[in-house]
Amino acid sequence: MPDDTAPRPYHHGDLRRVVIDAAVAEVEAAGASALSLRAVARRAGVSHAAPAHHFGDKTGIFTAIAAEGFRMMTEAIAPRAAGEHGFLAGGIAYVGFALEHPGYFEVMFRPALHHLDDPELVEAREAAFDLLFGTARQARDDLGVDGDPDGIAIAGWSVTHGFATLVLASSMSDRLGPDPVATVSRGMVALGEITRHALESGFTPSFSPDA
Amino acid sequence: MPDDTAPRPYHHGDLRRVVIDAAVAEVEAAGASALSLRAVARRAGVSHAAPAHHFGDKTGIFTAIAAEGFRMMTEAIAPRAAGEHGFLAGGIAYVGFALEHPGYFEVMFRPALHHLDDPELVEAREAAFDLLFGTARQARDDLGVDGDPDGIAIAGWSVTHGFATLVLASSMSDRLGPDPVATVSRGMVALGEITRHALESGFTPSFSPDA
DNA sequence: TGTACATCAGTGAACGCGCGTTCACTGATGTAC
DNA sequence: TGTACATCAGTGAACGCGCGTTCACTGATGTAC
Repeated sequence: MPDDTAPRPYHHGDLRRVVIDAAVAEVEAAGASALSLRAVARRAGVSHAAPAHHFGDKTGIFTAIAAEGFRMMTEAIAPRAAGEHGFLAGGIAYVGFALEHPGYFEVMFRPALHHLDDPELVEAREAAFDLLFGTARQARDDLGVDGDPDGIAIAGWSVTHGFATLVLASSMSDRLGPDPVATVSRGMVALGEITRHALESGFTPSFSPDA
Repeated sequence: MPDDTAPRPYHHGDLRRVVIDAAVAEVEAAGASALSLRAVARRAGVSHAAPAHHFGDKTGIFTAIAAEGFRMMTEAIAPRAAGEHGFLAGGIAYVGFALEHPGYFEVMFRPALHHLDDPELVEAREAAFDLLFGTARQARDDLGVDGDPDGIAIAGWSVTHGFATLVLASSMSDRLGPDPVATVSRGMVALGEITRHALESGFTPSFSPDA
């Protein structure tokens, strides 16, 4: 047990950490848009003005969470993306991160909440994106598969992001079998064949039906 | 021009329609969680108590929006999903609907905002899901492709939902080429091959690295 | 080692604001006769 | 067709509440000498 009996010092010493943790917990409990600085302060056990004092404003807290989230995600994915079937393994790790850290995940992908020019956030985001696009290129080169590597990256990102988002929104909870990751992986193979067949038959993918 | 000069009747006559439209516009402007009944009333040009009077509470409005959204989406997708390459065409129509109606789309996939047992919503949701899973089964049968049709449906749903979500969050705006739908479609083919190769090499898709 | 002082992280009382909800009301509509 | 009345959709004033922000403050820390 930590030293609860020690008198709390006037200077917190770790306010930043405690506020971020409390904010992430609040986001997981009530969603990012419902976050109030006072609720964060209450959960963190500090005065209601402390979070804004330290981070400037709510956007500052979200920006710090997003930057930390992108760093955490890159760290979680990188070792698995380096292995033999790195693109697939990395994609699964992406879903795993999202399900383990839904609060970070939600904040990371709502840029309306961020200071977009924050250098820490920009750097963390770009490192994550470089990992994604680099791994896609690697996978394409390893297999000698045809196609724009960015298209592969975006398709892979879309499927993992969509799956994680839908699971977190419990939108597909009653349709998931006992081993969803394996089921979706096999579904991806079939989906690739269905798409290939359509493209080879002359189907033109487009939003307007007549194109 | 509509008859702005006509005296507004005490009984609105179309309050439901006007409140839903205003609420969707508010969601598109500020996000679902930031929605206030007073802002909706202001935009709709009715008294601030009218929305709650008609719909019971905020959840009632979101539930009505979600039900209407699922009906609209099914109507938009069904005719295109019935054609020859229906699963792919339906997926593209799904993305098109999301980008055209971001307010409906956001509300539809946040079940925390809904009255989950609302019969209209349940029916509209299930009709949309039946269309998705039915079209996936059809595509599999047409092509004689292997695999659990539900896995194909979930993979297809994930990729379209993820793509739409990421585009709406402008997370991939600087990575999209001139024809993103075609690029992603070709990426899907390559992604299927990459996944097939991994599975055939004995790679086991799983969250835990050692499994 | 000891004293004085500047700095600044964090506090807490006070503020004005927009919110959801309540409730007595208004007045249009529809039905009974 | 005309009158009386019940219904109920929508109004608007009033309420209490939690919010973000401000601001004078407290007191721990670090540096100068």
